[in-house]
Amino acid sequence: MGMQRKPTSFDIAQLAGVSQPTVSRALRGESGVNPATRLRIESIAKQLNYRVDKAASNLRTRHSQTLALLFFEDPTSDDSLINPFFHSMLGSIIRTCAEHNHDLLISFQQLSSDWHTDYEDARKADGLILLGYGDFELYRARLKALRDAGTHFVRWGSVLAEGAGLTIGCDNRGGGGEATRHLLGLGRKRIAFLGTASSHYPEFHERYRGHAEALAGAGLSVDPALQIDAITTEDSGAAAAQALLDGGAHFDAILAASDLIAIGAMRVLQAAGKRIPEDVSVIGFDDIPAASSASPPLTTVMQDARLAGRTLVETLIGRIREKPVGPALLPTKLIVRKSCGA
Amino acid sequence: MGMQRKPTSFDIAQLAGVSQPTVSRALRGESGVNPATRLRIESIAKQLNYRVDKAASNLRTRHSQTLALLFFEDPTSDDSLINPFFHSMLGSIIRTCAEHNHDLLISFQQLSSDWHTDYEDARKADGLILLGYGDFELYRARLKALRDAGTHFVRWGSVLAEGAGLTIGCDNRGGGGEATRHLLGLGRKRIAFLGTASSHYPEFHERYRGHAEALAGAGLSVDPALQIDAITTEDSGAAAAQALLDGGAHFDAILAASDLIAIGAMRVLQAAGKRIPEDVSVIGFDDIPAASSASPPLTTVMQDARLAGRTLVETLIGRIREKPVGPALLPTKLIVRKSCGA
DNA sequence: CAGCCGCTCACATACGTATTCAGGCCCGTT
DNA sequence: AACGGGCCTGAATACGTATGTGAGCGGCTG
Repeated sequence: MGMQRKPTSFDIAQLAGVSQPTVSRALRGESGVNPATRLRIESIAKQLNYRVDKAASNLRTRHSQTLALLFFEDPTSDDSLINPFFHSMLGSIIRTCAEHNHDLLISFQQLSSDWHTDYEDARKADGLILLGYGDFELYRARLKALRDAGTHFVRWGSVLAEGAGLTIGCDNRGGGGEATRHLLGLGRKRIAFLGTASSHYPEFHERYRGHAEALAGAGLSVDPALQIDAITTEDSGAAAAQALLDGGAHFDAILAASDLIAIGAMRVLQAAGKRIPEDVSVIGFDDIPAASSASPPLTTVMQDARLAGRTLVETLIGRIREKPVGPALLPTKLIVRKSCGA
Repeated sequence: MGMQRKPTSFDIAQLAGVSQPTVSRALRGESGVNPATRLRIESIAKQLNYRVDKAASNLRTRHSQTLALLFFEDPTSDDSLINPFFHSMLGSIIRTCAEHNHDLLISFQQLSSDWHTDYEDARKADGLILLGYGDFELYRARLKALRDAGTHFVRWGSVLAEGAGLTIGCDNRGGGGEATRHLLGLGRKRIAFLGTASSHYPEFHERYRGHAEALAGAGLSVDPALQIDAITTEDSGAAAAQALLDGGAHFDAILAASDLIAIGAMRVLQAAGKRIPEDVSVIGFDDIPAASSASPPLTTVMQDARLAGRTLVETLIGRIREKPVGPALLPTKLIVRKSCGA
């Protein structure tokens, strides 16, 4: 009744009247096994509910068929919160891993030293998926360490100056530009940008660049009073909008560097009596689920989370298998909703 | 340089002038190792950036210091969406695992046969955390299989009739009752319940029970016309609200079995010209992030996601270590916001 | 001085699989 | 009939760690 030893390939072998290596070969689908033998082995294995021992298999083959997903969270957020966009990617990452018969380990990056190298050094995973940045300088140092160690990894984000690692990201610059051109097309001329333009937040920086270039393309330039720092939280977006109002500069549109920022900003603007979109058009970035149910529903630059997750996983697996894979710049798409009427 | 063989405990041993077992004992902190020797070994290990090979260690010790998180998603949702409440738990689960030096594997339940037993049978994980139900009959069958196999697992949800497994859940019945009593206290008498009352959705069933009991406690009874089925999606909530309106029954309050249902319902009600909370008071369940930023902000029965995640993990680890652990019923808390004014 | 004990350590081994190598069989060819 | 070549299988071994067992050594007791 149950609690006995788990069956091993030796047990199967004995019952099938063959040797252990034959069992291994048969169950792994290797060619060169007599079909009748294979059938017999498979049948017995199924009957005993046999599973290959992953630990033994990993030890022997020297790889684990496992990927590790590492979140680098902003250290200021003591919370368990993860960027909602990452949430959307997560499902896709999990599914794609399953499709490719890989397991997925998941973890936050700990503050502790060099823990990030553990996964591959300890042979827990064959490769790493890096999401987020956390502290930017630390992040870059860790990237360098990973490269030096020859670890396989992919990262979600913008290509960094030093070109470190296999980068998958969406076309932040293009998306920012498209959003701003859309606002210009609606006749808006005083467009505020809510989100850090610093290169320490590479995606935001790229979005800002696209924004600025679009303005320039229309013969306009960025008014420094209309660029307010914010990070990806609602509260930060609210604070930025408040600062914008307090600053007293005139504005008729907002491009937020993320949906959360936009949602926080809309709340403050509405509380201050601004009508959206009549007085202020608002566009966000990401297209998280909350965007479509905001009031008014938020126009936003969509990143295809499903494609993103799939691309990350498949690129990493390709990399592990030494196939020729490269970075990818995924397209964005402007989703027009009511927050940005004429 | 990098690409050479990873150091093993033998390498450390040779450099330290001791045997491999001594290295193993020293690094594992076992007593009975000369302090000087231990220090020497630790220093060399650090210098070589040595990590214990997890595969070998797992094979030898017969456990993996790894937990597996299995989502049973509603099979009808082809999407990568996960219940937002689970998202909130996820962070807490990850952190708690890390605190206890455990890794976390994560997966959706595949449709394929008995894949759920793989994790322990294949010795990938020492225990399982089960979230969600998917198809209820299938779920119960799998629970039974896990029990029969002697697998260690905990589940999030309501205690099932057959008492299968170590269950961690919140006090759904109490929470449902508190919400309804709050509405009654506001003078509402025609309270609709949006959410399946079927026992195939155990949490919803419990919430409904609490609701019905509270009504009974006030001398009222449930009007069947005011109970509309819905599952945890905004669209389903919207459809339920529409059905309620179409049904023509009078109602002055809604208790939704989840926040997503409530948010979807509010959208439809407002579109139909109902004022919230003046015409209809609305209460949700869960307190997902979107609840506080809904318009109007949603009154809801909070489940403490952080505590939930922590309790799941710690109970499971206790179980694995054969410590005396039991099921837990976590408290809920009514969070009053504007959707439920006087 | 014999005997004993506690402290450190080395030797040997097991965990369950995947893979290399070699051998046996059967068939067809010359 | 001898030989070569496929096809299938078994014997042996390595992966890197953790642990049971026993040995050497010094100090202490009687």
